[in-house]
Amino acid sequence: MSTDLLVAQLLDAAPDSTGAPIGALHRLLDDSAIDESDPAKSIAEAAALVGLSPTTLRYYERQQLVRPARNAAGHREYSALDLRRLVFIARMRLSGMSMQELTRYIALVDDGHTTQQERQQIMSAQRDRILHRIRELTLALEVTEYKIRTYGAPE
Amino acid sequence: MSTDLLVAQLLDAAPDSTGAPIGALHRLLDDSAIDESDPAKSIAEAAALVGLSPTTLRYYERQQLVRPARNAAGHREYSALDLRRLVFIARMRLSGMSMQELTRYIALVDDGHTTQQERQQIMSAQRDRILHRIRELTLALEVTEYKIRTYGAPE
DNA sequence: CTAGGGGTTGAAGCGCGCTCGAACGCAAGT
DNA sequence: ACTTGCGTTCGAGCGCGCTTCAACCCCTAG
Repeated sequence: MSTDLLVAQLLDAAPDSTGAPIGALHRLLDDSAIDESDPAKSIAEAAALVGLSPTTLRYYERQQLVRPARNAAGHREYSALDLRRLVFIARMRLSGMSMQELTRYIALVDDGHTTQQERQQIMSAQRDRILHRIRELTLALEVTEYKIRTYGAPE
Repeated sequence: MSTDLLVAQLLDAAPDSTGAPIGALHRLLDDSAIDESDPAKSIAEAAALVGLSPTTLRYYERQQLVRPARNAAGHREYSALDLRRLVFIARMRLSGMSMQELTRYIALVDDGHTTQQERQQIMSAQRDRILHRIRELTLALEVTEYKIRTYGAPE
């Protein structure tokens, strides 16, 4: 599996400083890499773009996360909108949001205007989880670097 | 599951600034919470101390991560050394190290002195993974906060 | 006309990291 | 004597997030 691709793209583009302006990041994938006027993409193309496998994209569709149109042959056609959503999904998965919560969120989005409050709650909870996770990792990082420094120390 | 306990302890004790001196942290769990002269702990006590379930501790033993002694009744007795190792294991798991890699590492530790080089490599790889993961999360955090800010925006 | 390379489906399988269930042992309290 | 509570073992089961399989379809190029 490699959601790695997507992140690689993002990380490469990011000016690497932690508190960098983020507007550019949004442009990067939401607006520039995905051109609204592009013809719809095949599942293989879409998968490559977001760094997932075609199989995973089909799986996400079964889970109701995306609903690409079909062409005459019954093949999926991912519109710019679909792709945008896929990018979002990939990011959220990557940040540790569960499929369950993500499907809930997407269902709310599809449900429309009256659901903003719950959506915002979901995202706030997600932000808190990310922050918590970052703190965990920062701590673990220190332990790991300590081990590296003390090299042959027991344990 | 709650490895949470352990981390909660650590996070509570940490002066919360990201680049804080870490020596204190080591003291906290490696030296103060685990007193060398304490009598050995039961599995329930040990589990509570590191924030894992007794079941998980048995599982870790099956995986050769720890080998507590047994008392006359065949019950496990976790020594200060065992507990120290459990704390380390919990931290490494929490930081995303796989069981496979962790068992490998522990096997090397148990093997002794001639394995320092590989151990150090494992830890370096782990450090890199943590750094990568933190960058991923930082990015996802920005996206999430963007969503929260723009609130009712689609997707 | 046929071979190849894309696509489709539904159902089953998998790897990870636990977690649970069943059957049992031991020691203390009432 | 017996219940309670903590421990033991082995093996099976589970939830998550994909991934694989088998059978089939469609289009194009040679």
